[in-house]
Amino acid sequence: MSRRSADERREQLIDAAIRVMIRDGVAKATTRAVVAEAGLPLGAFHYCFRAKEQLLHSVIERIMLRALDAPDGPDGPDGPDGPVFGDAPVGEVVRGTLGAYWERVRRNPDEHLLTYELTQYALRKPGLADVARGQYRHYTEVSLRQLETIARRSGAEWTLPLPVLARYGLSALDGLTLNWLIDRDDEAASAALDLYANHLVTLLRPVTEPAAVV
Amino acid sequence: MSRRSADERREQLIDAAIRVMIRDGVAKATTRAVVAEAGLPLGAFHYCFRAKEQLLHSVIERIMLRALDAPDGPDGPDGPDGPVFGDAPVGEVVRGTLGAYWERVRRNPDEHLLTYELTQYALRKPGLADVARGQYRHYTEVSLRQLETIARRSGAEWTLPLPVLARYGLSALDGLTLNWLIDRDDEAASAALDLYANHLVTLLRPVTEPAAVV
DNA sequence: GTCTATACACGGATAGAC
DNA sequence: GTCTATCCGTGTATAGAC
Repeated sequence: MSRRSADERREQLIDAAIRVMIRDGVAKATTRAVVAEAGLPLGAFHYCFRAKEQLLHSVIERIMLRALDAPDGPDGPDGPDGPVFGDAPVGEVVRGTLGAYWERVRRNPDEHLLTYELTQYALRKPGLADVARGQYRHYTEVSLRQLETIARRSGAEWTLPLPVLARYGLSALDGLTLNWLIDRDDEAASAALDLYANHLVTLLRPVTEPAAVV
Repeated sequence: MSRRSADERREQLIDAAIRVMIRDGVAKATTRAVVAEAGLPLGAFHYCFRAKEQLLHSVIERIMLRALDAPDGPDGPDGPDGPVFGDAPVGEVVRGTLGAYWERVRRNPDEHLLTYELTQYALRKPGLADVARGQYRHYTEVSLRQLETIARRSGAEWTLPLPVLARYGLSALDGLTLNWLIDRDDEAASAALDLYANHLVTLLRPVTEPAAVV
């Protein structure tokens, strides 16, 4: 337990920090609490990270990557043939995508709550404010890709500029998520999510192929 | 500066706490920082509040009342005659209402940021979690009243159950606000807000009066 | 009733022992 | 290189002086 250390330890501490933060909140994630969770001595902290702020930076990056790992399709991979173009019902595709997101939220509420906490923590620390901005730029990007995928799978196209739709969609889901994290009202959340899904369907137009291969 | 005290001091401390929180964030609003801001001795704190948690409780209540004070109409009162029924253009009414909200956000970004911070702070403290829930129940209520007002002023009615629309609307604005607070991108926010406004217009149907008074 | 002085616990960071 | 012991600052709460 001696040689294999420098970067290994860092990972260990980041994971421990995330566990503590999910369990007790960002405020409770002190250096002492983190090293205790990792089963390391307090001293280990300061030759892995210059300061606590650096740990937070790493934690935020890690959380962002996790969001990326998440399946970006409706119900997982759709087979070796890839997505079916054209004849998947539009409503199904939209609802499937949103449903998959929502399922992740419902299964890991604390992790999502942590995301919001981290964003605000970052906004308050001058050195980390840019990280928060980068976080949301990234999420907007992911949102945009999701919308592209929806269009592709349903054989349709968006009738609005994608960047606008991506920001709106991110915000809508963000708001719905936050609201649910607070009151945990499944029915209300579900109804509101459906409302959003129906709105999205409204904004899709079947792609008019000049001529089918007849 | 001696006699007039008990409740008076409390108000003084709550105001000071809010100022500190807006300026430096909730985490920096320590008992010492708050009494310093209020120009009071440290001892003053603990015979006004049993503990810091009580102060936070009061602060949250105060902030909620402020939100209530805000004008709930598009451009202030619309005269002694009250709202005009029927012939106000629907799009105008919707955009006016949303625009008024957005103007408040743009003018007091820090105050709105504080709202989110307080919610999360409350969610983490067992004794305050219910307060956070009450906060959102209240905001949902306000959202619902706004929607009613929009319908009334534009002489139309909503084609969806109001509670669902109220939750969705609250979440959408919440998300858009949070996103803007992070990146301060006015153009992107404005475009996304318009998207939401157009969606709302879609959900309004002119009220079919059996017969006009001809 | 109002405020001062202080006790106590905790968090971040470092100097130096092994 | 790894960890222990400790310093200093800060936050909460209280005992008791005015």
